[in-house]
Amino acid sequence: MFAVMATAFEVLAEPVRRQILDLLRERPRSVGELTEQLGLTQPGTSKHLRVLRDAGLVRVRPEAQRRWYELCPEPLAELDAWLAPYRWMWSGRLDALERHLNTMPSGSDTSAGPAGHQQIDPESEELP
Amino acid sequence: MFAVMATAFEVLAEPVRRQILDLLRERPRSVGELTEQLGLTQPGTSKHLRVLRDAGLVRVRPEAQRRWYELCPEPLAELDAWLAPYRWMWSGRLDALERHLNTMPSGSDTSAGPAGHQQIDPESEELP
DNA sequence: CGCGAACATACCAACTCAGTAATATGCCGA
DNA sequence: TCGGCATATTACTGAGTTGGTATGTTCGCG
Repeated sequence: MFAVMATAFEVLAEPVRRQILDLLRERPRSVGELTEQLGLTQPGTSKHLRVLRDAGLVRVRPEAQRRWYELCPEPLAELDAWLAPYRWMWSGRLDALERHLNTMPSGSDTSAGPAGHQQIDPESEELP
Repeated sequence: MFAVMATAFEVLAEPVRRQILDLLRERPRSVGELTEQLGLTQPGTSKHLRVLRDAGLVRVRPEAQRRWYELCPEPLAELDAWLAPYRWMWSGRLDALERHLNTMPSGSDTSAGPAGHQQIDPESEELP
């Protein structure tokens, strides 16, 4: 019947839902507003919002027929907590200040977007 | 033919894959070792490792018949970058907010960034 | 009171994905 | 050279998800 409450990881695997959170980070929005921004149908938007609501990532505030959805970022702490033990690994060589800058918008590595392709061994497989 | 490289979000939506990374965080492991730890079949483990490899999250080092998988945490920076603008919201500690404010008052790095401003449409206002 | 706006839900088709079994490949030792 | 070990790949199946259309439901307004 009702799906078990999904983790923030599963919920955020969907790009559209991340986009919704990004939009709500700016300010609360109505369903119609989000629908237009996302380029989906209204029911599609409602369904994504339903998932986000079930995961506790957004909260709804009704006002007449309009529903204002606002961000509820606490479950994101789950993401952050899982990520914490890894964070030193890719920023470990930097001192604290640079490490912090690394987590913020800074133009040092904007070339390929956020974490594109690293120095993965190009041919880690044996060739015939 | 080749699936488009999945984002770290999509790859980590699977609990088993997060577990694999957690195991590899300790030390590199062989497929058989991971299979035993995860309680999966060997092909199942190999398929998850394949996904992780395609996403650049693990690297493989062959040694005879054995393949040693090791962590490759750089793509996790994508997660961290997306998370960054949200982090101050849930951490009730003012510590995070304080550091956040302390690192960007000069506005030197407000121009752009990997995760600073996503595709939020700035002129999204159309409410009559 | 009835109509329309705003939103939710139900239902449906297409797709993706995890798991398993069967099979293929490469490497070592006897 | 042959057999066995470690791993990869493929084919298949069943379950879950996404996005769309159609259909309610609630509320404000003329």
